[in-house]
Amino acid sequence: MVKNVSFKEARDGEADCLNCSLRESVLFAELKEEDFEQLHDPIDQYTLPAGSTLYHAGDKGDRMYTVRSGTLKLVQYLPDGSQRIVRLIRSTDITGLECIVGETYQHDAIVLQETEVCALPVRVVEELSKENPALYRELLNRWQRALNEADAWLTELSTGSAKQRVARLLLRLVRNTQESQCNLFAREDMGAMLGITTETASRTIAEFKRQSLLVETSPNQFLLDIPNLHRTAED
Amino acid sequence: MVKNVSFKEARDGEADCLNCSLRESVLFAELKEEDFEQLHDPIDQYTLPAGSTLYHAGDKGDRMYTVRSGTLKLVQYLPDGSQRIVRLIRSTDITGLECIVGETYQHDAIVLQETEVCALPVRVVEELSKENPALYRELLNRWQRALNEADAWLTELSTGSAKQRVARLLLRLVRNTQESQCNLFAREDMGAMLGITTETASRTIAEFKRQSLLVETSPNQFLLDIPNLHRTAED
DNA sequence: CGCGACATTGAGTTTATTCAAATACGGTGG
DNA sequence: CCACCGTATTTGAATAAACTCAATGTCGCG
Repeated sequence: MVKNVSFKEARDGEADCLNCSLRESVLFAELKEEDFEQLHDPIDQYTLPAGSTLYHAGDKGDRMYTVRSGTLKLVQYLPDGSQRIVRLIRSTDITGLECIVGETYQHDAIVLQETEVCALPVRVVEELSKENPALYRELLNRWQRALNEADAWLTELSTGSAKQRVARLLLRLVRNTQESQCNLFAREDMGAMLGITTETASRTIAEFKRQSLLVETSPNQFLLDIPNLHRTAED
Repeated sequence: MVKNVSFKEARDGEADCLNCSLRESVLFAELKEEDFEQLHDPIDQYTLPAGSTLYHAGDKGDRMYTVRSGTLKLVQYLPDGSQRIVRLIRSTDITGLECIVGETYQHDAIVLQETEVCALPVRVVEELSKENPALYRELLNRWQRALNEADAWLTELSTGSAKQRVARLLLRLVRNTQESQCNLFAREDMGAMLGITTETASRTIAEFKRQSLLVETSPNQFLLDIPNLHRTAED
């Protein structure tokens, strides 16, 4: 377990949304220059180290977050203390949307790989979306995207044998990328994503390596044999 | 397998939204009388028999549905043809929200118990929500509710042993009700909800009956021993 | 009554889990 | 630079759980 770093201390500064390098893929994609002038409250930007927590389940937050780079896991806990990872949040994703409907955060959001986020105060998003049907629309889109993702995790990652689940997870990690390269998560996290034990995750990855479905090109960089992984994912 | 009934033929007539008996729990809860006057397109109402299909995954729909009574399952299929039920839709729930963001339906929506729905054309909802922040807000709420439900299915219903999952499903069926009575689904559907086989679902229910965690008071009416089911759900 | 659909049960097999041990890895301090 | 420590991963062996395939039982309906 890595120590928790308070991310308040990690504030990097104010974001320049108008000239944001991710502008076209971000919540504010459709805003015009004059809209940004309404942004009196500055958008803060943070860099969070692996192992730190962006927010906790149950917290009453007033900010949602756009991820500029890195990876977060959204975790829920069962009464017996076991954890389940319900989603991954990656570059250009938004997390913490729920606070716009007044709910507390529904998960622990924990950094897996060093992550840069922009914090968007609910108040700012609400004001802007009042005037901007496009932003409103984009909010709905984001919600639907999260829902599709949740359904896919259930259908693809929590159904079938351990081998199938691991294969599907790996394939999912390289979708929408040219590279068939990716780095893997700790086996414990894999287990928590797939609803299997750490040992089973480890055994499965080890077997994939032996079958060359997976080749470690450099430390924690894996090249995937996508066609054969597809085969493994289906039967 | 029950034959599919085209629900076009089942149209019961026009709904009277203003005087709807479910008014306070429904998407249109916050609308005022004058808003309803803008409703030039009538809201159609249908009754669907068990086994019929409300919509199919991939269809480009222009209507979402409020469920007045009954139960639907939302089903997704894996490439190998196996099915997974990702959510249940019950009284006062809305399904098919995704068509408001222009997506095709993401699931097959299949009736488990005779169901009454009102069909809300996207165009109507869009127009009303333009003028009504409350309706807009309610839409976001509904989306978030679906997302919470999806996460809960992953955390509660797809994690742990078969016994735990079945127990959690049963408990979920009587939440928000006074009665600790419920009727059960076909074992095959239970399996598809929990990510287990039909036989395992059957064996587990049979065992619960023997342990009196479950008593059949009348055909397919079961009385639950909630405290002991809670115990079973946790260890 | 008999058919068909569904539910239950059984036996054998496979798969995943548990618990324990051994190994690799990264980082720290001597 | 190396020894050492803690942590994560891998592997092993025994056990338990779930799956498969087949048979039997049950219920409702024509």
